[in-house]
Amino acid sequence: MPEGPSIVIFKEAVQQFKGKKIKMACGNARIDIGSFAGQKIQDIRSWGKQIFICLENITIRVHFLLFGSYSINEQTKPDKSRRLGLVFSNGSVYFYTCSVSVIEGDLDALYDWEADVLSDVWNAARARKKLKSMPETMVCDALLDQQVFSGVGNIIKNEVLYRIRLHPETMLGKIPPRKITELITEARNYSFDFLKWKKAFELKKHWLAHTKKICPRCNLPFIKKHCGKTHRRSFFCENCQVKYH
DNA sequence: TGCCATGTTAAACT
DNA sequence: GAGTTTAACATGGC
Repeated sequence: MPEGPSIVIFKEAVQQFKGKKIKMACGNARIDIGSFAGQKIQDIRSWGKQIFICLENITIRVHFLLFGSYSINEQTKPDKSRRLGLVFSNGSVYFYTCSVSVIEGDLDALYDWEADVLSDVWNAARARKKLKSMPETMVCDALLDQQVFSGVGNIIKNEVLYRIRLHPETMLGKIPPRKITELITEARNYSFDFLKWKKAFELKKHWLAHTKKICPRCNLPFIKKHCGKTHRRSFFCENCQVKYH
């Protein structure tokens, strides 16, 4: 569940608790859960792949990593993987196998909200500037850079590169400006498509490259390779996806 | 059964 | 110290 759009779906699902008081808090996350009960939820926000539950004085940050999951308004069994549970008068939310931490201070000062590809304040020009400053970075690594494209994960990476016909191992500095524009545009566009399809439970159906063996455009086999410094799986077509030199 | 993955951090290296 | 590699975390699908 961990890419940005999945977090947006979660955020929307828990807005019902905004303004509500925490009746009971539990879990085995190594934070001071004891102080949560009685506090009112000020806001619930997301930035990329993480969710923020803003209390009166501190903010709880949850990152689902690779295996995290949650349940909303469901009975849950006692569970070693239960990191945090918050119970309200109108329901509950439980977080499993995820990273939970407490943040003090102003969230706006800590994160570049304009870097979130799914945010209303997404700033394409700013992303372009960041990309320009890292010409020696492969585009497959750049897409996964949360400081540039917060919320983009490996699926979105592969699908965006396939859509714009760009080879994952292309160095940013070698990519023509128009192609950079496409890259930035599609990183956001595909994220919204991902969101739409995920909500309809039909995300996988729309994958053109990720985990695929044959290129739907030319029917040649995809290359599967762990690319770049991030060593994440890339699925690409050497025939259709250009590597600029 | 064993391997692998929509992710990140920190320790251990060179 | 910088940059890179490896380990750790821990669940579920194939």
